[in-house]
Amino acid sequence: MKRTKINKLLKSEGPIDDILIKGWIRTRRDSKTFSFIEMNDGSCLANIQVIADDKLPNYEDIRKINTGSSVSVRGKLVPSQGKGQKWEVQAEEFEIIQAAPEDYPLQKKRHSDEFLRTIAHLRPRTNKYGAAFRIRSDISYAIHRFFRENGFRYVHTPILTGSDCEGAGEMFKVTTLSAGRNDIQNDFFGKEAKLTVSGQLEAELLALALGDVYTFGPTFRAENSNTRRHAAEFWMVEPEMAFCDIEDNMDLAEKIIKYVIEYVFAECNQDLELFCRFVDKGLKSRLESIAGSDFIRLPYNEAVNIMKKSNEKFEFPASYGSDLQTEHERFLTEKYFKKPVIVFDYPKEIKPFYMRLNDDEKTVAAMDVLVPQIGEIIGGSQREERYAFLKSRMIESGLSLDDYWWYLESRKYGSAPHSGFGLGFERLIMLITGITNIRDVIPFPRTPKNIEF
RNA sequence: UCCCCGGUAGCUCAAUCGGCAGAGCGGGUGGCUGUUAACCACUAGGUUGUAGGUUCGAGUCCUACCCGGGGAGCCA
Repeated sequence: MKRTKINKLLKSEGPIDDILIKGWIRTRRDSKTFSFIEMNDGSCLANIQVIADDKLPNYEDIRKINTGSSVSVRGKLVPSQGKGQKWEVQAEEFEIIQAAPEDYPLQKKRHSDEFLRTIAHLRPRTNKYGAAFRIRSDISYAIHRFFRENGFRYVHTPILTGSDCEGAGEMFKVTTLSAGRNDIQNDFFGKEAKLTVSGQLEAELLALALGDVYTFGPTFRAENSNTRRHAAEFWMVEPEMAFCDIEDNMDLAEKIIKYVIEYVFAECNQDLELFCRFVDKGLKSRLESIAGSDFIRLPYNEAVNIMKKSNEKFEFPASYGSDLQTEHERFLTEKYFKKPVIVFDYPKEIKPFYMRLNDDEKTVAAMDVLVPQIGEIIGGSQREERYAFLKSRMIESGLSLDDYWWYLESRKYGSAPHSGFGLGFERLIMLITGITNIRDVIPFPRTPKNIEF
C-alpha cells in the first residue's frame, strides 16, 4: 500500500477506510487503554494525531516510544472526537521502524537557536527549522517561476574559476597539490583556481547571446566576516539582461521581491504563520507593506543629503564619496522612509570596475536595494558596455587585462547595454521569515571556524 | 580582524558580600484523565568551558586560551 502524506490527509474531505502514514513521533500522551500520538512527516508544519489502543499486539512497546522515533501506521482516517483537530487516525497496525532512545536531544519545549546550531543534523525536525527549510524550498521555486514567467533562461555559471578577482573580496583557493607546494604549473588546472564569488561575468556573456538570463547557485567568500548577515557559502540569484538600463534593472529588482512575498502569502500560509507568531510579531505587516508600496528610489547624493540634514546622531557621519554605513542604511529604511529604498548612482571610487560610468564621469550606474532589518539585499548595476571605458576602468582598478581578455572581447563584438544584479538568497529568506541570523536559514551554514556537518 | 557580553545538570536558567551547587523542562518509575508543548507523585542526573593564579575557602576575584552571542568593517 502506498503511503499518504500528512499534508494531504489533513485536507481530506471525508473519512478514509484504509490509509498508510509514515513519519516521526513528536509527542505521546497516554490514557488508560490508549495513547495519543502526534506524528509529523515533514510534508507540512501540522502533525496528525494517531490513536493507538491496547488492542494493538505491540501496544506495550508503543507506550514506551519517545519523541523522535520513526513509525509506520496503517488505519482509518476518522473525525476527531477531541477539539483542536478535524481528523485523526485510528491505528490498526503500528510498526515502530526505529525507537529513538531517551537521549534524543530534541525536547518538546522550545530550544535556543544557539543550541540547535550545534545539532544541525537534527534541527530540521523541529517546527521552526522544518518551516524554515520548507519555505526556503518554496522561495527557491518562486524565483524560478518568476524568471520563467518573465522570459528569462536559467544558465549555469562555473563554480570553479580561474579569474583572480571579480571585485567581491577574498576567495577560497582550490588545489590538488599537497600542502606547502606552490608549483602551480603542476596543479590540476596548471594555474591558480578558486571558488567563485559571483557568476556575474559569465552570466553577462550569456545575456549577450540569450537576452535575459539568470543564475541561481552557490557562491563563496573567504572573508573573515563574523556577523549575522554573512556566510562563507551562500546562494545568490543573479539576473543579467541585454538591452536593459539601470531603470529597468531597478524595476526588476523591485518586482522580484514583491513577487516572492506574494507567492509566500499565497502558498506558504501555515509556515509563514509560525514565523509571524513565534519569530517576529511585526513580520506580517512589514511584508504587506513591502509588497504593497513602491520602493523609494534615491540617488546616492540625495541619500547623503538626507542624512546630513537629519538630526540623527551617527557614529560615522555620512559624507560624499564614502560608502553608506550600516547605521545609515537602517536610518533610511527603518526610520526615514520606513520601507525599502533603492540607492543609485554611487561614486565610482567605491564601486567595482564593471559598473557603467555615468555622463558626469564621477558616478556609476550602480544600485543597491536596502530593506528594513536586513540592509543590503540586492547589489547591481548597469554594466559598462563600452570597450574603451571598460578597459580604462580595469587599468585604473589594477586588473590584469590578460586575465579578462574574454570579458573584454564581449565588448568588442556587438556589445550592447545590459544590466543585472545579485540577490542574496539567504537574506531574502531572512526578510520573509523574520529569522535574524543567516546561520538559521541555511541548513548547514559555513562561517569562519565552522564547517561541521 | 576590532569592540562589548556570556559559558553552571541533556536543555533553559538561578546561586545575595568570596562561605552547604538549585529549579523548571527533558529522562526513568508509578498513578490519573478523549488528551492537546496534558496533569500528579517519586526518582536518577554536576570535573561550574580549559589551564594557571590569589585565598583558610573560588561558580563568584585575577591572567591566558577555547567556544558561543551581539555590534562594526567587508558584502549579498
